[in-house]
Amino acid sequence: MEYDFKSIETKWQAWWAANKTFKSAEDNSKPKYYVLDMFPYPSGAGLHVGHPLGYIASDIFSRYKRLKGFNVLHPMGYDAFGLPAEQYAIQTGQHPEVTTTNNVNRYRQQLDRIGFSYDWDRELRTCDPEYYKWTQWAFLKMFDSWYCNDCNQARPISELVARLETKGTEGLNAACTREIELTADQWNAMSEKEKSSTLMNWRIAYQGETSVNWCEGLGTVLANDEVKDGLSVRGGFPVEQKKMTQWQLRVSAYAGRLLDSLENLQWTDSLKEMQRNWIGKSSGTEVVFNTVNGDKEYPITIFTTRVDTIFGVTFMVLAPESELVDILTSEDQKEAVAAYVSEVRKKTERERIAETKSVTGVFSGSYGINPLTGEKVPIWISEYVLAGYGTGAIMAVPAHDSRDYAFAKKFNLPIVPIIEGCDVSEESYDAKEGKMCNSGFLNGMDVKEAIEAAKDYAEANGLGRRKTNYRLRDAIFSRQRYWGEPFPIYYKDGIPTPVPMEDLPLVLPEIESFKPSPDGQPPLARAKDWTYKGYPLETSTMPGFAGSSAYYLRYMDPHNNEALVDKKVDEYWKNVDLYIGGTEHATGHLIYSRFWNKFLYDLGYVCEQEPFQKLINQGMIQGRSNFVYRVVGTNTFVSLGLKDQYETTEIHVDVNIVRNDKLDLEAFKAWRPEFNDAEFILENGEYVCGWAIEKMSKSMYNVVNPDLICDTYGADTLRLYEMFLGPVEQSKPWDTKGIDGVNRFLKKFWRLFHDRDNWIVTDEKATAEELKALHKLIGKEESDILSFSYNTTISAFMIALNELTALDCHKREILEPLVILLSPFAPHICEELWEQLGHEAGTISYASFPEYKEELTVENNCTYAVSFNGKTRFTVELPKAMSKEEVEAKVREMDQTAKYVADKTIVKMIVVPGKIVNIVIK
RNA sequence: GCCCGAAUGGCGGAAUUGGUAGACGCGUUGGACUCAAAAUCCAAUGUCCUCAAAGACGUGCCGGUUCGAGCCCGGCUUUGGGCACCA
Repeated sequence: MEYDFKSIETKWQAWWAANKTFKSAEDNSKPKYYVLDMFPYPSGAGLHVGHPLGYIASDIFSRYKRLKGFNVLHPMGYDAFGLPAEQYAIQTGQHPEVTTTNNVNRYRQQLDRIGFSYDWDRELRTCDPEYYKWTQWAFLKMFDSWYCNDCNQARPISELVARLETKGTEGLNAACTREIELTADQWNAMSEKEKSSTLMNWRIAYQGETSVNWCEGLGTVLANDEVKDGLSVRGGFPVEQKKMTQWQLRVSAYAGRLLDSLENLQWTDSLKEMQRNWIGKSSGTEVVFNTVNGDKEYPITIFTTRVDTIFGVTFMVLAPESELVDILTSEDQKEAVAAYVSEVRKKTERERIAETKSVTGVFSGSYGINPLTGEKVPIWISEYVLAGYGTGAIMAVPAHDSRDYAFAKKFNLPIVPIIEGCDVSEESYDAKEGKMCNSGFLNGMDVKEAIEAAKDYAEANGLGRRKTNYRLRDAIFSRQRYWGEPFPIYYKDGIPTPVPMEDLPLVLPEIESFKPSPDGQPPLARAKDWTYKGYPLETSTMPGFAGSSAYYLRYMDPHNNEALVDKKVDEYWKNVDLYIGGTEHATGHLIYSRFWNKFLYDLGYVCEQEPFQKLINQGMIQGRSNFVYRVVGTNTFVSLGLKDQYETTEIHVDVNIVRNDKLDLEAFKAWRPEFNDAEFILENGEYVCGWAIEKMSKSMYNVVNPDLICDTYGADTLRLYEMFLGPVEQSKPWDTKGIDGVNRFLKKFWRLFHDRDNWIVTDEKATAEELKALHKLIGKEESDILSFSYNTTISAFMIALNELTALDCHKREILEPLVILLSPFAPHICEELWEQLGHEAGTISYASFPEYKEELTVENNCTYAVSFNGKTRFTVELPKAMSKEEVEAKVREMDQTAKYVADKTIVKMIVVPGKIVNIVIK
């Protein structure tokens, strides 16, 4: 009987679905394990062979954990809100929901063919009102919370209000947009509207004016992680800075905790490092400089990490967007400053980046007073200082900061070195090394010492205070788009008011066109009757990351109508044990999710501080493109080896009509009409194509569809091959030609059980040799599975198979364990063989393997094997039978003569004292 | 510019973490079976020199530590990724 993967795979996929084999429920008798894939955005192009890489790895792990007796939660769903469906809707008028449903169905079909062990009863889509009800719920919770820096957690806004009513802001230590001082009387005297807008200063989900990334091409604002190099990540449209009032999430309140708790996560160091950089903690000092504009004085605060260089300050700089600009611009500089500020404002983000090297700025006309020296220094305005970081104002020390240096050179400002012996004639000396000079009481100190001393001095003398700043900004949460979650907010007399929880979900309304309205309002402004109780509803929608921030919680309890997740259920599943997905979410989803989870934790809705314990980043599968070479001006194509003899143009050719780099000539002619009459110059009767590793994409004609692989080789082969390509975490090119190897492996595996026509498994007792082959494999799988070295595990299977084939072993005692071991990797064939072995379907488990211990026969024949680190390295003939101690002594003794022994005897006798780990007597 | 990571045959990749480099697979070559092909099986396959045996050289480059380095240290080169005026 031949290995008929088609009928086997169809049979078992149907069986799993019918029997709900992978349905999971809370079960206190078993340990839980939660394996999660980053859910996909269902794009119109469908899956290519690169997408399932991570899914296969996580599926293997899930199935392995099940074998080991864990209660595994392994769900899948779709991140279904998003731009492409909306863009498509704008072009074609087709409702994004229709597009999305079609794409989801296509994805599901493709996924089902690969034999994943998902619990599909838990499937969710972020665009489903039953799902986004809980996204809206979480938003309202954030709206209804503030962040207390003293207790380091989110608290109900009602507490803050009560406090303001009695004490005002006295003693309040809260995360805020700007420091405000209010007495209780002032607060109580405010109108409802004033109170509402004042509270925005503290709410975790708040509305506020801020400089945003505005993308004209998409007609919406974007978060920082959605912009790269001044262009939108989706679509690649230019992005500019614009001041707008937007909903925001006070992620920055959590910066410290997000940074600190990275420590305990089992994530790769590089990913943690990326998050650390994105959070960007820096400890410095805020120093107050008094300023003089004509005869007016105004104290301003600057932030610096190098107070020690304060004696080297020769000027100060304000960000053009800073509020201080208006205050500090002198009469005679007004015009110049206004011109500069408006010029800066006109630039797009991309232009600003492109012009990083050019230095611009304008003098404000006022001066600052150095609080330590009393010296008067000019205050400039320049775009190299950012309004959004620190206080938007800096003290400039050109001698020891390269940016200040460039500025000083350009505008001819003085440069005063304050570290002994440094040369600042060509560039600044930024290193924190050397001895201080020209610096009053700091003179003679080492720089590192001086930093601390200067901080202490500033604090002791009331000139400033220590301050930790983070680069992490609040997340802009509004999008001027249709296909997203509506905000459950209406405007009652202009006051943003939450739609009550019991009226959630607030369902996205139907509209006729998905474009922004003619007056520039978001598409929702077109909706008829987009009101709540007669009041207008918010017209922007939530961003992509809203729906993906807590989906892992919803999977635990996807049909619960009363809560995002039931408390008991949450306590059972806790958090995700293993999360697999791409590294591209490092500074987006993976930050937002951690923030979201911590917020819910603060409010007591979830029991774990962190959402994802262990994280694996699967590498990208690159495409392997093929080329043909057309002789210029003809329709003749020349084979790779001969192309240098002609002038040719390189043309991408569909990899699906190329096998082993040999072109299928007939298929090529049929591929496109213009090649119908193509002629070929062959080498050795074949047309050899060129190749290159490129991104897998339609335009390169190098996309390989997993469906095709499933048709030709089967899902088990696809699964094995994807894993065999290399380590899961590494990027590697897809080349279909290697797939025959693993396909052959499965065929051979089948042949251990089946002859041409017969079932050939016997009940004979296994030999020691056979047991050894099996146990090598068991050991390998055990040690590899946690490190995701599935490629080497599969190699071990191939080795075991070769050994067993050579031994002509068809014994149940060996083969049954083999089926169990292989089942996570190639589940279909294993289920089939398991049933043929006489077991009930769906009962594969890691129960019992025949025992095997390598027997050591201690012989008195004086041959010893010396091993390092547990492995036998060589054998050595010694004069007589010895005790272990005597052998050790002898080996040590030989060590001293090792160099001479090496060449003469049968051993490479190189042993270092202390390096002998153990000696095995054979 | 700054911060991570990588570099091993014709190709994808192994190497017990300092101990026989190139496992396993692909490809290639030769052979068996076949009228033939496919499939399958067997053998060879890092490079050089050789009829062969033997030998020499080999983990991006230069140097170092060590009895011993793909692995550790110093200095480069190339390449992938992240950040980019964050004071």
